[in-house]
Amino acid sequence: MTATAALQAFAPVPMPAIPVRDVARGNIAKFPTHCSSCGLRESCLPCGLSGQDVDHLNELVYTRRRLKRGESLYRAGDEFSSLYAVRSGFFKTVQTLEDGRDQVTGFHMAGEIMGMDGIGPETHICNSVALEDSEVCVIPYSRIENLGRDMHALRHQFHKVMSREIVREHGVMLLLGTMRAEERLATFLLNLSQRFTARGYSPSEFNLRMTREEIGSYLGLKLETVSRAFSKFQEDGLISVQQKHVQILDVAGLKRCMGQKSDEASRVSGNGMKIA
Amino acid sequence: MTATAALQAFAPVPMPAIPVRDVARGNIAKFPTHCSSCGLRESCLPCGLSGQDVDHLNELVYTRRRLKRGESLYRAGDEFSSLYAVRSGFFKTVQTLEDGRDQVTGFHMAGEIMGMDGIGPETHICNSVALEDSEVCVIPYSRIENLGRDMHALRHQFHKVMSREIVREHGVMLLLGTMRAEERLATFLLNLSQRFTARGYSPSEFNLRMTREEIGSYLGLKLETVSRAFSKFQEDGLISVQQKHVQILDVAGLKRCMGQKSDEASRVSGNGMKIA
DNA sequence: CGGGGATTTGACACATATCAAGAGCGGTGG
DNA sequence: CCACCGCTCTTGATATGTGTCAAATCCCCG
Repeated sequence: MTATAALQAFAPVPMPAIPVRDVARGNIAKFPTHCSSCGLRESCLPCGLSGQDVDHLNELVYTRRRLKRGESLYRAGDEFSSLYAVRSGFFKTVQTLEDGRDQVTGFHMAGEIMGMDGIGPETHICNSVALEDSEVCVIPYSRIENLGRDMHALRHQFHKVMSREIVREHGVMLLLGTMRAEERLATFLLNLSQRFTARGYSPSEFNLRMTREEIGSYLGLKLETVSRAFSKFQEDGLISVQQKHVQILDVAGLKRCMGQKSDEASRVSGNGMKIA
Repeated sequence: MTATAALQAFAPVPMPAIPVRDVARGNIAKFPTHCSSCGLRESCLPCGLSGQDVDHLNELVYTRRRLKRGESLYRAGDEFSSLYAVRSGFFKTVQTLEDGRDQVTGFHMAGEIMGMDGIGPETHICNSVALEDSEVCVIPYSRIENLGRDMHALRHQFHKVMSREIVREHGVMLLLGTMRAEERLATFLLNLSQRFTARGYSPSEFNLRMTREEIGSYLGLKLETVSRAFSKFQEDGLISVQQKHVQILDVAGLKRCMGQKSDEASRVSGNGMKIA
């Protein structure tokens, strides 16, 4: 922790105004909006917070911000001041290596929180880009810190959200470290399906918001490999895919794809059980 | 959040006794120990906390626990109750896939915090294993929650620690997703070197606590590939390696290894700059 | 209707996995 | 003290999955 940061830690922290950057970028919602009346309350940061905290909750989110497709919510190097909850739309976060190589570290949809990687470094370390026209709730980090003092539940909930992000990344590490191309894509599709389901969309039919290249970047594969895997799944009757439109035809088949090495793929018995 | 969890979140949380599990496993230090007098204070969770918080700090860690080499600190599925700070020794955390494949998700040395992945799921999701005789400070999570209410600085510091874990994992994702074998090993060695340095050990000479297989698991490589990369580095005069003993001879050379594709490796100019 | 990015598909290259054998090292017990 | 055993590590030969390069097609969007 830097000396400055240590000072900040003990200074009284006033409720912040809207961060200058956000105002400068325009697109601030005209009317402040509140968690308490938000349809995503149960799947977002305030998840699980009870009625008695509702009034406080409304202090959490001060503004929303709209982004057009392709626009950056924040960039690596930007000063960290707020977290962002996706209200609508779809984002990717991209981390860049000094030599120019980069990788998509996550895709984020409604109710998910972005920007937590900035708390430690006090600077955003990745870029967040809207993959379609989107809207986010701006949650000034100092609000979380302040409200967290009195709201045990919010404090705990916030810890959980960060912890889940760590767990998610463990899963990605496993995927990148141990899975083959088709397994990775199957895992990815099933994960998307599950997240869409949780938001009330169809579990079996959806439009991808990202390109093959972005999928590949996330999965540690080249776009051609992703494309081939899609084709293979279609040949095998597991999915139907046309450009960005995906329909999952055989969930069990996809699950079977996960967790098997290539030479096992052909030896799967008819009842769908893996051969031990 | 489950209903139970929501209840817990609002229930008054008493200062917990020593977790039953830790007592049952024995090896609880006889005398409670305190952060305020700990040599690792500046590199551990309390980093940056000032004098006025010292008294409170001492409530943070209740016990220590000793582990022999090979012993598990916690296992996937164990109920989550505490975080652990490495006081001495060396740990690996391993995550396992349903089909039996597993991966080392991290190596942890003095001052580093383990177990944060358990907060969200309320269950540990990976195994933590001592790679040498080690000692950890047991930090009951409820203490952090309680002390965090009054100690703004601790709350913030804890967020930072979690955030840094997220950032670390982003780095691993990049490594796994975009780097070639030798780059991965170079990155790994330089990272180790840096962490040893920060703890007052030699930056250029150290003993690996883990096997080639464990390194490979962490880096998404097979042990043979790790071994070959070690040999290659030695041939090139970048390191000297004998079994677990490693000496870094050419830091710049290792850094040059990172961030280049194989066909670039031979085209590196004499002054060590990469060819654009 | 045109243009440019996205996607698909093929042929081939190459990095790493796999399989295999042997050497080195450390601990144990006679 | 030495011999043995098991585990780790190294090294070689070969297999294979994915990357690379290239070309054609598709499709969205202006």
